[in-house]
Order: sequence, then structure tokens, then C-alpha cells
Amino acid sequence: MFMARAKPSKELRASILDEARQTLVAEGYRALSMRRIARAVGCTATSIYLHFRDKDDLLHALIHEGLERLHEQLLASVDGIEDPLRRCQRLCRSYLEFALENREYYEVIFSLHPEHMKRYPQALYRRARENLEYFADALAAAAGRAGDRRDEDILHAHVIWAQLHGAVSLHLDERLDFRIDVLAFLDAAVANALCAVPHPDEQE
Amino acid sequence: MFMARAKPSKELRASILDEARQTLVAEGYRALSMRRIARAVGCTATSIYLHFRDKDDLLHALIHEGLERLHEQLLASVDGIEDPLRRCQRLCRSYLEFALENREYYEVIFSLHPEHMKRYPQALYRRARENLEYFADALAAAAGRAGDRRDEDILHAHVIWAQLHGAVSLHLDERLDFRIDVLAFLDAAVANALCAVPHPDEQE
DNA sequence: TTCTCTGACTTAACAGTGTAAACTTAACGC
DNA sequence: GCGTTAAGTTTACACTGTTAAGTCAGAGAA
Repeated sequence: MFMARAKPSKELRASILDEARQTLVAEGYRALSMRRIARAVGCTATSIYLHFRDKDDLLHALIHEGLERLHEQLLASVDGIEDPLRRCQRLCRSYLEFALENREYYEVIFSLHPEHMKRYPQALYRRARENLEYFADALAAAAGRAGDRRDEDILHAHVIWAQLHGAVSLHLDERLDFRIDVLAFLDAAVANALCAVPHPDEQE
Repeated sequence: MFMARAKPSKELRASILDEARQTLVAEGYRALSMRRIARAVGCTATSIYLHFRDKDDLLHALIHEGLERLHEQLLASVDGIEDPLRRCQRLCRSYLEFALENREYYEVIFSLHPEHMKRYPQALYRRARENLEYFADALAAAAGRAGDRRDEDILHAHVIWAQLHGAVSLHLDERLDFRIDVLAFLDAAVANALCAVPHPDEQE
């Protein structure tokens, strides 16, 4: 019979990805199973393997999407802002926002580690690296070395990222003491993350 | 027949726990399955349920152990040290050490989140809370308020924890850029974590 | 038209998971 | 010896990711 479900190939792939994203966002990573996606999209579980090597591959497609969105959001957040310190603050805020507003995405991107990650080299995380370099640029500028990004800036960017990621993770995993006010905590985390970034009037 | 495997009850429970810990440390959380533990310990998978409500319960027993060890290690690390800032530094170092030397433990304790965590209220994480309060005490002392721990100290301790946890997580999950030197990164993370802790000679 | 081939998809199956219910069996008190 | 109880086992269910083999429509060539 003629397929009432999804037209050939490319469209099925897109449907699978759509459905996966949707249930990921709605019900979290744990609810994502091949059979479930297949059921929702109207094909069998094994058909998915015609379009994705395995579950990790599918997951990586979602991760890729998520990283892309995060990247755009970060870029947008500092659009038109000149002051380097303010740029750093905006980037931090924007990162936190992304994590809080897309927590399931965030978990898949930064907390989950796919079983066979080796197979997907850092190529997929190009965007993540670019984000860090972008941040490092702002740090170089804040240090009065605009355009001259050094290794120390990359390192510094990683440290700041670690602070943000740690704060987000503790919050999302509900590991914070119940007495802690989350917003105050995140504010403090950003402040602490940027504590080594010089203010505009105190560049060396 | 007379059991050649493990004597009644309590000893089986202990064996299960031993085996679980061992394969956790040796092969990581993903290798931990009820049937596998059972096989190694010489009973059936369902027997485990006589001693632990479910897999999460077993996991929580391990988490409890791990937290206990971390707690002791932290206490030991500052034994005999007076200077508050140095105490903070030691605590940070000790935390990192624990994470690096017991990475599988660390993951289970702080990164994994058991499916039904709700059922195990923060009681189990008492030690974690105590650790933070302990740290907060050092912070209060560093601020020249020894013995007068305030909410801001607890908050500050959480922020520092977030920095350390973030750094450790990024490293353990191999998310750091390949150009980053891990030890330098961890050093920088500690430095950044403690950037708001006043030096001995500049107490307010 | 018929034949073959190809690509997309399905069916059936494997080996594994956590877990509940029902069954067995050894030990103990009476 | 009897009944009870606790400790373990067997069996089964409903899942999981994944592979190998089978189906079957459509295109191109003879």
C-alpha cells in the first residue's frame, strides 16, 4: 500500500529528529527510547537505524542542534555591547538562561555522556569550542588586549565555564541545600566566575 | 545442600555491597547491573531485593559510603591547620583529589542522579551538608568572624563548591579543550573559587 | 512487458535491563 | 512432628538497544 505515514527517507529522518527533540524536551532524556520514538513517528524502531547509526548518533544530532541554539543565543546576547566586562556578564547570564530554559537540552549536551563518545570526535563540539574562544576574546579585551587572545584567556574562559556549569548542574540536579535561594546563588556564581575580570577603569 | 556461597542474610548484604563497590570502582557505574552483581556474589538477582529495596537503594548505600569517605578525607586535610585561607585551600585541594582518585565514586555521588531520588530525602546527603557547613565555617573565620557562620557563608560555600564541581565534571567527562593542561586548569579553578576569600592580612 | 536491481522499510530475534509474584526450603519454637 | 517464618530461587513481564534476514514498491534496462 502507499505509505500513509511519512514520505521517503529524508522526511522520515526529519520526523524522527522532530519527535526525539519533542519528547526530549517534554519528558527528558530518560524517556527517549528508540521504540517510543518509532511509535510516535509511525515507523518501527529498526527504521531509525537507516537514518542514524545508533542511538548515540541520534543523540548527537540533538546535541548538535542544541549547541547551535546556544551559540546563537550567546552571540545575540552581546550584540551591540562594547564594554568587555559587560559582554562577559551578558555571556554568563545568557548561558544560565539557556540552561534554565532548556534544561533537558542542557543535560543532554553537557551532563550526559553518550556511551560511545569516542566515535564522535571534538568536531561535533566545534561550536562549544567556538563559544569558549568567543568568551576568551572578551576576556582579552577586558584585559586591555582586544584582538590579542592568548592561551591564558582560553584557560580563564574554561574556569569561568566550569563555575557556570557547576552552578547549573548543582541546581538542575537539585543538589543545592534547601535553604539556598537559587537566584541569589546563580548571581553569586556569576559574580565569582568573573571576579578576576578587570573593571573597565582598572585595566593594567 | 549447605550453602557454599555466603552465610545468612547480613553477610549476603555485605557481599553484595562489596561486589557492587568493587565493580563500580573497576568498571564504572554503567557496568553495574543487578544480575551481574548477583552472579559475582553467587546468588540470584532477585535476592538482592531482599536486602535493598531496589537498585537505587543499593546505589544510595554506595553513595553514603562515598560521602563518608569524602567527609573524612576533608576533615583530615585541614587537621592542624589554623589559617582560614589555607584551610579553604586545603579543603578545595582535598575535594579535587577525592574526585580524581575516586572518579567512579564521584560520578555516582555527584553526577548521577538516581531515578527515584525523591524517595531519599536530603537525610542521606547530611554529610554533604555538613561538608558545606564546615567549609562555611572556614569562610566565616577568613572573614574575621570565626565561630559566627552566617547565611552568606553558606551561600559562598555553595558557590565555591559549584566551581570545584564544575571543574571536576568538565574534566572527568572529558569536555575540556584538548589544548588545556588539566593541572593548570584545576589550579586556576581553585584560585578562582577562592578569589573572594580575604587573605589573612586584609580582614575587614 | 518482463527482469533485475536497489533502497526503504518491517519482522523476528538476541542479549540484556530492573523488578514483582509465586514457589521452595531450611531453621526454629512448641 | 507441626506450623511458622525468613531467605532464596524460579519464572515471568515489560522494557531496552541492536542485528540479520525478509518484504516489497519503484526505476532502469532488455
